[in-house]
Amino acid sequence: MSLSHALLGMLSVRPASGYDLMRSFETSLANVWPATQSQVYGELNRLAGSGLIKVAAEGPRGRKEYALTVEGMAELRSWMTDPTPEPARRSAGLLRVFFLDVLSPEQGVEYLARQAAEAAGRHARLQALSDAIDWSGQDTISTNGRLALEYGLRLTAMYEEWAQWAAQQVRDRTDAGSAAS
Amino acid sequence: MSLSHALLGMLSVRPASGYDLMRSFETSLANVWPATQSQVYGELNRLAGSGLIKVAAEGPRGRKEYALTVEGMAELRSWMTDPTPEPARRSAGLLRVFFLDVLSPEQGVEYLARQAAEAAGRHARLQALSDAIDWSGQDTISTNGRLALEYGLRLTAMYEEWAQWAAQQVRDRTDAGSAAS
DNA sequence: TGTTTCATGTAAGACGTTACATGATTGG
DNA sequence: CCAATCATGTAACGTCTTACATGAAACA
Repeated sequence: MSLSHALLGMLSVRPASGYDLMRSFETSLANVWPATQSQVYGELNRLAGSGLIKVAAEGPRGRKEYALTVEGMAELRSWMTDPTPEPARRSAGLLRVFFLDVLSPEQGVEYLARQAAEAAGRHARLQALSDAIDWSGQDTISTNGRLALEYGLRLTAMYEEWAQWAAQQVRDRTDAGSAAS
Repeated sequence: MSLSHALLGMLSVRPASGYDLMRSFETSLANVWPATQSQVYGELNRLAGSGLIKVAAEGPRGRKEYALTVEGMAELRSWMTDPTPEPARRSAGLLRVFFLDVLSPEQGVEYLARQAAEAAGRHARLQALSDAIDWSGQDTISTNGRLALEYGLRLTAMYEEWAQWAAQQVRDRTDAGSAAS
């Protein structure tokens, strides 16, 4: 259950309320571990119940500011140093590739070209994000966030290239087929 | 819900039983859409209930061979041509990068180096799979599977390179820090 | 005073995993 | 006859999404 570790990680930087944490999930963390408001509040209560975090301060409007406990920090460290194997990823985009033959070759090429275009869009969005962030500060989380962002940039660039290559493969296949007939 | 579409896609190639389909999910499809036995049988019953597939033949041991119906084929085509946006991906591996500073620089480098090694291992596994498969046949599903496999090869290669780069970033950062002090 | 933002929660349902459970058929 | 394989199913549990629900404080 990594949502809990995302919360522990965030709280290791500084104490925060559920509302504060939500904003992290909407912005920086959204790209590596999206979470909804329901989930965050529920998980915070569970973590507090198991003693990994505690309410360090209360504010207006029922605001509860949570902080890591010693046990929570230990749990976070152990998750960092003893990673469990990641579950296999699901990709509907790739799944469609398996069944590309239910479409005409033209539609298949169109599908792959669209995948390439969407990847390019995601790449541009990440590039814009990278440009918008002030990297001059020594904020530890943004320094590391930059490493993750670089991953995203490489992934989207790779995906675009692959989709273009795959589209070309389908075109070549079609040409060979029609030439042989 | 793409599990249903994975099943529809498989059945578009040829009729099959739940047991047959399971084997597909254990081998080729495992890399793009893992599914368990429970899920497959449950989903087949649901698809039959909604009329997208039907029992085309029965065999020994209660074997039920399913085939696509016209409605099922239509649903499959519509899923292929009108892709819905993919939900954002979760990555515990990347999430840890955000919190790398709870570890010592040495541990951080070690973590990233291990990520690189694991990616290299996955790459080798896929390469072995690629070598093992007989690509000479004109089987439509394996021809397309090759496109997906190429994606996996590129992804794992990219991930390894990125992790090595990130490890170097952490090293450089540490050096700069100690030089400045 | 009214709107926005801050702030927290509950409930229903979809999807996925793990474990449990059962039995027929084939092949040695 | 025994073991492996074929073949299907149920139940419990955890996670995630969507929608609903409530109210206090800040600000114009």
